[in-house]
This record gives sequence, C-alpha cells and structure tokens, in this order.
Amino acid sequence: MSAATPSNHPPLLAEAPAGADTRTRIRHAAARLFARRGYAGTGLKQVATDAAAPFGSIYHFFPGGKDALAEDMIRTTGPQFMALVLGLLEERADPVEAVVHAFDSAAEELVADSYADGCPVATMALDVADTNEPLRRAAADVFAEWLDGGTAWFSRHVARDRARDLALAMIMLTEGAFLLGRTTRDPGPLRAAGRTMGTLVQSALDATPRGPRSR
Amino acid sequence: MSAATPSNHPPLLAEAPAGADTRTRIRHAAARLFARRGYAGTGLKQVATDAAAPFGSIYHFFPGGKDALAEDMIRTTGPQFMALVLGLLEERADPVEAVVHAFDSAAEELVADSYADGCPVATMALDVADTNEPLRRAAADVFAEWLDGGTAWFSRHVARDRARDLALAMIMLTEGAFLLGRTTRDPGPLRAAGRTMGTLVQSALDATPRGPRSR
DNA sequence: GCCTGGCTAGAACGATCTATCAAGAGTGGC
DNA sequence: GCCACTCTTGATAGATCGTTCTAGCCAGGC
Repeated sequence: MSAATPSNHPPLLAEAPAGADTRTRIRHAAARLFARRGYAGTGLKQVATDAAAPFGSIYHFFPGGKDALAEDMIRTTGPQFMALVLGLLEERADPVEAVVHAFDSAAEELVADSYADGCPVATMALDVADTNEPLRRAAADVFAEWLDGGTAWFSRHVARDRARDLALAMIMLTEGAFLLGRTTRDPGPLRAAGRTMGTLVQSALDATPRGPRSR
Repeated sequence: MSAATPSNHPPLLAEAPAGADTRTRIRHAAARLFARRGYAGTGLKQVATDAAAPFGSIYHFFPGGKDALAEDMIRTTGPQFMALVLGLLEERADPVEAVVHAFDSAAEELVADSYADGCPVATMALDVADTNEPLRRAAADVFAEWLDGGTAWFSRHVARDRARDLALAMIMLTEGAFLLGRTTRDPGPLRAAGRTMGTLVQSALDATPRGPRSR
C-alpha cells in the first residue's frame, strides 16, 4: 500500500527513541519483552524497568493491564512487520529475486541482533492460543491481514488462488524459519526458506502461461 | 528406520494410560501442559493436579525440578513426533502423495482435538530461546534430529542436498502451519502446507532426471 | 516383628506476580 | 494565584510461583 521505499528499514522492536514519552517507552519495552519471552514469561515489573518508567504508569496508560498491553503490542507490531516485509519485497523487481532477497535480509538481521528477535507475534500467539481468547483473536486478525496483504502482492504476478497459497506458504515458511533460526542459532533456515519460496514462485509463474497477470 | 506400520497412530500428548504409575502420569500431564501453555505458562502445581499425583512426587522423580521436567519432555516427545510424521509418510508410496497425506492427517487431528495440540516442541522453543540455554539446546537438538531424519527420507527420492532443503521446508511449513492453524482455529493452513510440499517434491523430482535415487 | 527403602502427602518459605491505591509533581487556563 | 487535570511514584495487597522439608505410608527382606 504505502510507498515502501527501497531504503533500509528501521529496526522493528528497537528501543524507544531518546526523548520519547513514557507511553511509547512502555510500548517499545513491552513489545521487545513479549516478543522474546512470550506472554506468561514477561513481567510487568520488568517492562517498567526496561522502559525506565514508574510501575504505576503502565496502568495509567493501559488501564486494561497486561492484556491490554499485549493486545496493543500484537495489533501494532503486526502491521509494522508486514510493512517491513512488503518493503523488502519491493526492493527487487523480479518476484523470484524479491522473495529470496527478503529472506536473506531477514537472515542478516537475525544474526545482527544475536538471534533475539524473530516474528513479534508468533511467540505470543503460541503462548496464548489456548489460554487467552482475546489475545488469540488479535493474533488471528494479524495473520489474516498478512494473508490478505501477501495475496495482493503475489496477485500482481500470478492468479489469485495461486497467490493465496504463495502468501500462506510465505507466512508459514517465515514463522518456521524464525523458530528454527532462533532455536538453533543459525541463519541457515531463513536462507533455505528464501530458496524454497523462490522455487515456489517460479513454479507458479511457469503455471501461469499468459503473461504476468491473469486478473 | 523402524517399521512404521500403516495403521493409525496413538495420539501424542494423550492422557496417561489408566493404570500408569505416577512417574508416567506426571510426564504425560507435563507434556500436555508445556505443549499448550509453554514453559513459563505452566505451573508445577497444575502438573501435579492434572497428573493426579502428589506435589512432592514431581521432585522425587525429577530432582532437577521444572527444568528437568521440561527437558525430559522435549527430548522425549520430539523423537516421538518425528516417528509419527515418518509413519504418516510411509502410508503412501508416491512421495508427492505421501507429503500431502501427512499434512491432511495432521489437519484432521488438529480439528479433532479442538486446535489444542500442535507441535510439542515449538511453543516451548520460542518461550525459552532467549531465557533458558539448556532447554534451548534441547529443542535445537530435536530440530537437528528431525532434519537428519527428514533428509534421510527425502534422500530415497532425490539428491541429498535437495533432500535437505525439502526436509527443512517440511519442518518449517509444519511449524508455521500449526502456528497459523492453532491461532486462527482453521485446518486450512495445514492442508495448504501439504499442497505446497507436494509442489516442492514434484519440482525436486523433475529436477532429478536419472531415476528415483541419485545416491 | 522389625527395618529399610521407595513413594506419598502436603505444609511452609521466600520470591515474584498482577493489580490497586493514595498521594505528590508538574502544567496550562483563567 | 488558584484550579483542574494529566502524569508520576512507590507502597501495598492478595495470589501464585518454584522449591524445600518433614512426616507418614506401605511393601519386601531378614
């Protein structure tokens, strides 16, 4: 949708900017901790500490407490993450090169931050899928948005039903690759996922005989 | 490796058999809770309750406490899960049909247990990747075993380097599909992952000109 | 009959968790 | 200069966490 300049992206889940107000400092700190340690593994006290904010301020800005903070985090970083990926895809004209490039960039970033940050939603999604219905729905909504966004992107090159499967495969490979990469401390899975996506896109293109689009 | 009969498999993460001793009851209860709620989200008191075991027995059988219980769970259910998948793959002779069938079976099972149980390792792996080094290593070891096992299976049909990428893709798609399936309460992702794996295996077969094996 | 060991059973401890509360600090309107 | 309001603070409550500990139960060997 929005421009997605071919420049390098700002690090998602970074610390809050220097002079940021308390609310955004809390948001950033919570996003990092939730993404790395999950819902149950993150303590609000540590959020306050990391944010250099008074403990009570969490409840001032997020009266719903931990749940509200977590839902805000899911619904905020989810679209940001999609925008980041779509931006990476935009950096190459050829769709096969684009997906390979996107995964390679993700691999570089994973190494750069010492395998700490993967997908900001996955850890929490698995954590709460069975225990916290509102958060499960929030994560489900995010995944649905990703699927729509990905389908739209691939639809520029292949038929819509094929595009949907490609988008689904891209999301699943991304999540699986981050899981393996973070656990084994190895960027290899992300690069392999890129190769795999390249193969899939090429297959879909080959099966789309009449020109690039078939809308 | 082992036989892998084409019969239906016993449910992984099931309750302990009726007359099971306390140790195995604790193991089963812990496996279920850890898989569904993650490491931080699982309380030992609830493990004892679910296992119908006295609380102190947990420390009697697992002197290492929560960590020992979790590591035992990872290293036990990990290989079981691989055996289950390899067994499903064995139920179809054609490799393309085999992968599609395996994912379709997984989809059925996910629906059957109300989207509660996915991969027994993934939830914990993401939970502890940044906070608990021994458990992270245990999960990493399990993933490495899966990769070896999967590579061996695909090597029966394609060249070894191609087989490795296929195995990697299969693991990543499985994990991603379970994540999406559990979060959105929809078996669709698992079936889509099956279709995608079918495409990938077919591609690899097409690129392996001289007969099935190329050892 | 007694003793030894594995196992049961749950109380108790200190730490940590989420959430609430009351009071203080700072700021802009009038 | 005073009020109204937003935000800051940290103490506190009540619950739950992982872990330890002590005591009792019960079967098998001698």
